[in-house]
Amino acid sequence: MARWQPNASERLVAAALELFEERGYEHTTVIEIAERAGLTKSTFFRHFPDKREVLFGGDTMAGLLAKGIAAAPATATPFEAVAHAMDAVSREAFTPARREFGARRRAVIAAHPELREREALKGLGLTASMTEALKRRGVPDLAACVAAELGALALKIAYECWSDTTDGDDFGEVARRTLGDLQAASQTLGLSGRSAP
Amino acid sequence: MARWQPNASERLVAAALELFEERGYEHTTVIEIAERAGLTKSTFFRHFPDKREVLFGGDTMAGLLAKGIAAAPATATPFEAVAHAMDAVSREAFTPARREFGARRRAVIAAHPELREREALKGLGLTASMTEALKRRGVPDLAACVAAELGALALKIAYECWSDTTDGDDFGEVARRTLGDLQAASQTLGLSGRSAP
DNA sequence: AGGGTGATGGGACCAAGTGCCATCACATTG
DNA sequence: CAATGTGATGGCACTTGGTCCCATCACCCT
Repeated sequence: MARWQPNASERLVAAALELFEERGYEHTTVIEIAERAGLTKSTFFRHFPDKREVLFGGDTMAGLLAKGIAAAPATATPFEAVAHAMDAVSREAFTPARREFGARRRAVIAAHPELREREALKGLGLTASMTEALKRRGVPDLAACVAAELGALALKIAYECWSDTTDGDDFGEVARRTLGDLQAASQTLGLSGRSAP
Repeated sequence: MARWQPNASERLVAAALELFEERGYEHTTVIEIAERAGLTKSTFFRHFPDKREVLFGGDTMAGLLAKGIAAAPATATPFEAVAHAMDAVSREAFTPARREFGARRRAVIAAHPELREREALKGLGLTASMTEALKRRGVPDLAACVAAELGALALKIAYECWSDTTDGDDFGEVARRTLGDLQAASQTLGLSGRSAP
């Protein structure tokens, strides 16, 4: 037994998600979240820097992606390195247990501009992290940018697909497939030529 | 002559930019911004929905991009349509007069997470707007996503290049060139093959 | 001259976020 | 067993962003 009720952070996340679903993000007070978790406002801000962050806690994604890219075989192309990172992230962060939570979280975020704003910032962080990791592999700057951008897009799309069902492929498979589809799509947008003769 | 001092919005923007440069974003109060512009807090929030938005006023970009894409020749590929939108936006929004302002604005935004967050959200808006416009041209969903994403990336990079010098190419040229470079880069990241034999 | 209109000023008010100090539960040490 | 230390929590005061409502002012129109 711990000193107080254990898992304060997780209780706060759960309380916040429930209240956001019930009353909406902007009609929910930090004090209300804390009270539902059996805590106080002070404690809330000791666990999260601000109200939005309660839904963006696990900030390990960027690091996992970077490590995954760094750990890819030296012979891997940029896209293959990104795909390698997807697998890493899938094993550590997108466990099957978080699937339903992901769907609820996503719905709440989509409904509130303030939360979408935070999500956008997190997306930039992921992109930057992947870009740096690719550059460290010797990938030229612009190529690293593009690969990271498409990797982040694949993550986003795959997250939607994955969290929308309770069964089916695990996250890694969905993400790899999505990345492949994006790669294929990017071949069809020719700048100077037409798509068909 | 107007009733009161004219150009209230612009005065607020100028005051805010100056104060953010002098004291930093978080050490500047909305009241201070308003006072420097010869106005009050009430009036500030009548012109801008929140403190961040004072640096993101001209919200015409998304519309201009969408119109530019819609106006591209029917035979244009997705990338060409995006390039067409760059030109439109260049003529209407990125006038030479705003070049120095752009550099100062960019420096302030880069220095403060809260502002970068807002910028990230604006970026999502641009991407979404371009994606929709491309879909309306009949471009398949995924292809539209990728083209819009790379278009937004090109805009971002081009904005940095363009605002970093007081002379040189106008925005449209920089953006088109950047888009071409990204297109070329995207061909070098092969998913299944290697870059060289 | 008198009323309409739109932008502004001012103040009350709520919630987010910060800082400081007291408190409590448990562990450690003598 | 008693004293002390430590880390998580509670509570309170305070600043600031942001909202609301109403009074006021400058100008236009009739």
